[in-house]
Amino acid sequence: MRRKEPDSCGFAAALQAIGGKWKTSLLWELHLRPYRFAELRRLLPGVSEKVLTQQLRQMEADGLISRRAYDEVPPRVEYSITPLGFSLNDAVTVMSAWGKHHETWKSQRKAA
Amino acid sequence: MRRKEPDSCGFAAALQAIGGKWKTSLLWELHLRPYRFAELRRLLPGVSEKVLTQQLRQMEADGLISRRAYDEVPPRVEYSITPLGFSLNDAVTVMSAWGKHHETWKSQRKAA
DNA sequence: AGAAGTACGCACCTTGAGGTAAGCTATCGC
DNA sequence: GCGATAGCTTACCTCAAGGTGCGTACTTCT
Repeated sequence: MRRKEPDSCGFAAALQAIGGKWKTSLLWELHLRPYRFAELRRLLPGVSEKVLTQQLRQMEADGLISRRAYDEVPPRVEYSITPLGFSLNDAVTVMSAWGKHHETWKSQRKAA
Repeated sequence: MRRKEPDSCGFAAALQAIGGKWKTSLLWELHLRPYRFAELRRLLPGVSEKVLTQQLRQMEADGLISRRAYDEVPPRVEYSITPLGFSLNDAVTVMSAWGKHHETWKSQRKAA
């Protein structure tokens, strides 16, 4: 989606934070427990390393998740959810419920 | 956003329905009262006629709004919200509230 | 006669998110 | 020495959403 103008409405801001292709999945996984970079990569089959880094960085900038790098060799990085991320997850859940509702509605219409 | 895979989660389905650039605004306006095509065009400065038609059609196909064409000259078409569209508007409002919350959070962080 | 309004359809172009492939630093196993 | 692993970065390419502009059938206003 392409939203630059603040759009008066806060929905645009929310989409800005969650609008990436993998962000909802990341939020969901991290809401269960912290994960390392390579673990997340394995959890989301099909994501490229570039985009994964990108979206994790954006979510960190938005305060949804936090990143801890351990100065070791080989490198180790852990991502975990923040309280703000947790609250977004709740909002997403509401939308998700509507999505399910909508899907059943669609299949019912199809049957008719 | 580009989501083709159903993604197991219903959030993708919801985004599919509301993901267009103008759909949230359309939903909001139509939740107040029905409008004609040209009225909507005036309400959303910057939207092109092509895209407006496109998004209205998609929302109609998703059952969010209904279209009534009067066989008059000059042509007259009225768009109004459906109960399903109304329920989506509620879900959007939740996300929107989070968006506002997030914006205040961001400005607070900036101040620090 | 000419302009403007109504509700579109069609052809073309731009733009940015996401995908692909390679490289990089350093260590461990064979 | 060769490859694998970890967590990235960089350069390039693709593709669909959205924007631009024109055409249309008919009428009413000036």
